[in-house]
Amino acid sequence: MAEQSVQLDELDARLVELLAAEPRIGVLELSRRLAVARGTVQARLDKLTARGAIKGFGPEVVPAMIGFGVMSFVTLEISQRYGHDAVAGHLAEIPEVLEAHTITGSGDILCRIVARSNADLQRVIDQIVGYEGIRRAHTIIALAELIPYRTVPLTKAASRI
Amino acid sequence: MAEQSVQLDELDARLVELLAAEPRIGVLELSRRLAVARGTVQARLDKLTARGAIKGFGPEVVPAMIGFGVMSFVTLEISQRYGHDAVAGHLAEIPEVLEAHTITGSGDILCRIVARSNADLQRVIDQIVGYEGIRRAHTIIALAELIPYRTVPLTKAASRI
DNA sequence: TACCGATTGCACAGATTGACCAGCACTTTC
DNA sequence: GAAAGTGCTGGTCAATCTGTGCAATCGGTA
Repeated sequence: MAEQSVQLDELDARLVELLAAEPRIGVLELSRRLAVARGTVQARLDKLTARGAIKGFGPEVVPAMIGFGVMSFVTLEISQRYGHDAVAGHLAEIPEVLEAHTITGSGDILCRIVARSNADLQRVIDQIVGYEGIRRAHTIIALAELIPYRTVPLTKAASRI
Repeated sequence: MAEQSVQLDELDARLVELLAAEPRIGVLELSRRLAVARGTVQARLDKLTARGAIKGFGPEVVPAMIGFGVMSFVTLEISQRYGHDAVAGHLAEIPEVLEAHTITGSGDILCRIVARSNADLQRVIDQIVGYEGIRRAHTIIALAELIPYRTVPLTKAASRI
């Protein structure tokens, strides 16, 4: 499924956990907290990023806090003769589309979109459906965030083999 | 909707974009690239994080690369007499549940879960459905990632007012 | 005109980084 | 059993960056 998946050990998991909790602490401080040599922390981080287990350390922008308070999941049904890629290209041009996946089941594509308001959501959906290759959209609005996106528990689970 | 949303300007957007592209470059280098004073970059970053527009700079772990190559979206239907919170508590204990939202429409909760394989996905779903408050689960498997999660385009859009 | 927030340019001490190196313990290979 | 390879440790070094404070400047506003 993945190109090459990495087997994490307990130190990797603690490293990621600590880094997730306090991202700006730096390699030296990490080595102190984990009670290992600085070189070890550097080596581990290099390994994790080189193998792709850690994609990056980008700033996590919260859409709700920059004016996009409405989040929704939209299932798209596409015309088969338009490829997924063409539709993906169309979706990629819309900034409110945060991610998109092809899926099993009754739809073809599931995407996450945000908007400034419910009225604004309509505008975005119109923009999405305006493309020929998309036959119809089915919209689900997210009301409350029960569990914010997280990967730390998963990391711990992965390190326990 | 949000507590207080921040109005970004063009400099904020460029800052976030640059930081997303090269997260490890540091404040000084940022100020050089953006052709502004270092203090300005620091002030902007402080403002963005203080107001909550930037949640953090945590390591972005890629589940697929640590052994969880299967991703899916699961819609849950819950028994009304069990509150959402109780169910959320149950879900929170399962590391494979990466996020969860209450939603409009035919389901009550939408969550994103990952697993090591399709067979493993069954195990996770069984674990989810094992809880009394959950009546049934409807699973959609994500096949391909057309657009990976992104916020930079949104940031740019937000800065153009 | 006077005020205010934002930005600039500058300086300082202290801390961190990247790059090394030798030593040690452990595992695999010959 | 010996040799080679790997990963971790603890240390050094110069170069760089950070956090902080300050005075001056700028643009918009009361």
